[in-house]
Formats: sequence, C-alpha cells, structure tokens
Amino acid sequence: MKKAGRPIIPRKTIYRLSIYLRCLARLRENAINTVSSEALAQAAGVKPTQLRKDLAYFGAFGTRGLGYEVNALSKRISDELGTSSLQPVILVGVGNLGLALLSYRGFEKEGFEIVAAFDAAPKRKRDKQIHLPIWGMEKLKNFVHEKNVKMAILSVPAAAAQTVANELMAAGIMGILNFSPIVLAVPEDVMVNNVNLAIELENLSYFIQG
Amino acid sequence: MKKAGRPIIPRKTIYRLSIYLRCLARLRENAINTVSSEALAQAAGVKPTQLRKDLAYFGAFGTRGLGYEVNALSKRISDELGTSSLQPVILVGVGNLGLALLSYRGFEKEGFEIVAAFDAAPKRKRDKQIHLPIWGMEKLKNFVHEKNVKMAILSVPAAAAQTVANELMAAGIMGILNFSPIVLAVPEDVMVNNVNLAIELENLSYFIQG
DNA sequence: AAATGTGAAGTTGTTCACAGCT
DNA sequence: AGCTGTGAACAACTTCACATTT
Repeated sequence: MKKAGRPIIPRKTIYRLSIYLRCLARLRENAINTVSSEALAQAAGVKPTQLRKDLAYFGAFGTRGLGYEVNALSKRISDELGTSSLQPVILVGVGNLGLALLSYRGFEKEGFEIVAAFDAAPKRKRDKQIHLPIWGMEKLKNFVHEKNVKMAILSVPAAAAQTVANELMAAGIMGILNFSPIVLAVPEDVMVNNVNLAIELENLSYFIQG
Repeated sequence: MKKAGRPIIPRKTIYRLSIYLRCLARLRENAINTVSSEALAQAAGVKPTQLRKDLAYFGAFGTRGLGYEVNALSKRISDELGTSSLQPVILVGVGNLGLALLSYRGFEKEGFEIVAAFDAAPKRKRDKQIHLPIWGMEKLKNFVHEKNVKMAILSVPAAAAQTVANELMAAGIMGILNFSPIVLAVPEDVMVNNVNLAIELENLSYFIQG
C-alpha cells in the first residue's frame, strides 16, 4: 500500500494520474506536443490547480509560460504508475459475468492480459466459445506461483467470494478486482478494488430523480 | 442532483447506503431480525460511527441498547434510494464490452432491466446470440420518449462517446453509466458514473508494487 | 504575457467522545 | 449495561491566491 522511498501519493491522485495518462494518449494520437494544465485538466474533468497539485507529488517538470511536453509527461506518469510493463492477471469465476469479462478483450490494449481462467466447475457448459482454457481451482496455487501472478479478477457468486478470496491470497495474489457484491475481509497488504455495476446504476437512479 | 425538500445527502453516503442494503439483504436471508451498527458496519467494511452518521442523514430509527430492525432499516434505505421500483435502462454500443454486458443477466435481480440495445451498426455480425434485438441509432430517440427511459449504459468506442452521449441527452436520458474511457462533458443536471476496468487494474497494480 | 508550483485557506468527509434512550 | 445519535475535533482533499520562472 505504501511505496518505499517516495512521497506517499493519495489514492485519489493515483486514480486521476491514470485518467491524465489516457488524455495524454489522445493528445499524442493527434500529434499535439505541448499542453497546458488548463487544457489537460479540462479534458480530464478536473480543475487546473488540482492537476498541478497532483503532478507536484512527484516533482515539477512543466515549463512556465508554456505548459507540459506531452511525451515527457506521459512517460513520467507511466513510470510513476509502473504501467510500462504488461501485468499478468487471472480471472476466477467463469459464470455469466466472468464469461462476459473474458470475452471482452479490451484489457490487452491497456497493458493487462488475462493469462488464465479458473472455476469451481471448469467443465460446465457455457454458451459462448472462448479462446482461453478454464482450469479447476486445484490448479490455481501452482499456476500463480509459477507465473508469479499478483492480480486477480474475482467474479464468483457472493456466497463463495470470501472463501475464494482466501484461496487467492494463500496462493500469493496481492491485488483483487472484486466484482462480487460483498465486502471482502483482507489483510492490510492486500488491495481490493470493488466494481459493482448494480450499485453504480442504483446510484445514478438516485441522483436523477428530481 | 439535489433532492428537493430533503437534506442533501453526500454522494459517498448514498453509495454506502447501497452497500448497507446488500448486507441487510444477506442478514434477511439468514433470518436475522436485529443488527447493531457494529455488526452491520463490519459487514459493510466501514466504522460503526460512519454507519450511524450515514443513517442520521434521513432520521433515526434504531433502538438504543438493541440496534436496528433489519426489515425496517432495509425498507427505509430502499425508500430513500428509490429502488423500490424497477428502472428501465438502455444499452448503447454493442461491441465487445456491450455484448459482454448484455449477456451478463445479473442486473435484473437488482432492480434494473436492460430493455433495449442500440448500435451504429445493428446488423453487424456478433459472435454470441443474445435474446434482445439490437436497434439502429435512429430508433433511439422515439424509444426513449415512448418508454420514458431515463438511464443508459454507454459502451461505445472512445471516439464516438461524446457524440453518442449528446444524442442520449437530446433524447431525454438523465443518467449515464459510462464505460468508454473518456470524460464526458455534460450539463449539470445530467449524472455520469464512470466505470473503467483498465484504470481499476492499473490502480491495483500501483498499490501492490512494494 | 503566460503558465507553473505552492503555502494558506476553505471545504468536505471521518472519527471521537460522550450524552441520552431503552 | 448496551447501543444509538450527535456536536466537536480531526483528517483529507480541493481550491485560491500569488510568487516565480520562461
């Protein structure tokens, strides 16, 4: 959770750095070399001062009067986030949602690859062909060790989630992207990000009722 | 964005109310009638005081010395969130991710139904059978008006996202669950929730590198 | 002139400490 | 005794204002 030897950067800032990185990628595609905090902030949906504060956590490299060099800033943020190298990820729980996520091949472009899928019933019939084999849970531990996988996508039913999460952690997984609708109990050094589409919709529906 | 005649409840609280509701549902399944703020907070992954503060935004109904009645509290939160009635939702952009979301039929259990799907190329060949017909974008406006749809899931490529979002808003959509990796520009009265799986993974990967 | 970098002020959200019910 | 409800203290985050640099 903390990065030794560097200033502690707030969670929210890290999240926004990812957003800035994607905005910068689009600028690059359009062959734009230089950008002001004003313009970049606008693209990212934040205030210019916030952008500058965020960048200030890991040093200054803008040019006053001019702005930031797009390539240099991209590189710097990318280094900071550690996204320069492709991270292997496993997916556990190939039910409806897990299958959906597997068939969505949009992770690779962004530096992540789902390298294996696991399920309690690997042979179960599924209504869609996928290119990746599905392994039984007994194969998980060895695989994670051998391939040195650190991250997992968890898409099992609520009732199984905590048990499976425990297996993942025992195998050495340190980061879990949790799609199951329960709050996982994990030790401090394991990181969980929750994604719950139903809650997102519920949240929207609240705010649009006037 | 604001609810007339009621105290303004912070976004984060609303989000947590959804979590509490799901924890309460599990308690109900286990035929537990009463719960303390301590126990419920633990299940929801928050501190007891925070839970009580959250509930205090819309009035007190716990029993001191005892705790909360599970059914009554569920009902109260559900009313507050307005999730008692089923909300129709449309999905726009039936590419890889959109198709994946359509085939994930997990929304219905949670009070939402995807009632129609739209795509710029509705006849395009897709590698999976789905039960819902896919309409062309020209059908969108009428449908939204007729069925009085207020929420949309947006899963089109980045390049098209803002244009399509504009169409949605022109048709009367007030809440967008945005899966496309750009920040949408919308007027104040339209609500956008962003879900970006790549960013979630990137975020995880940052925090697990020691 | 234009735009960054940053201490200080302001705002929002969280936790504490404890009074007040049951 | 046990647990809620809440003002006050605290912490985190955001924005402002402006000095500084090119």
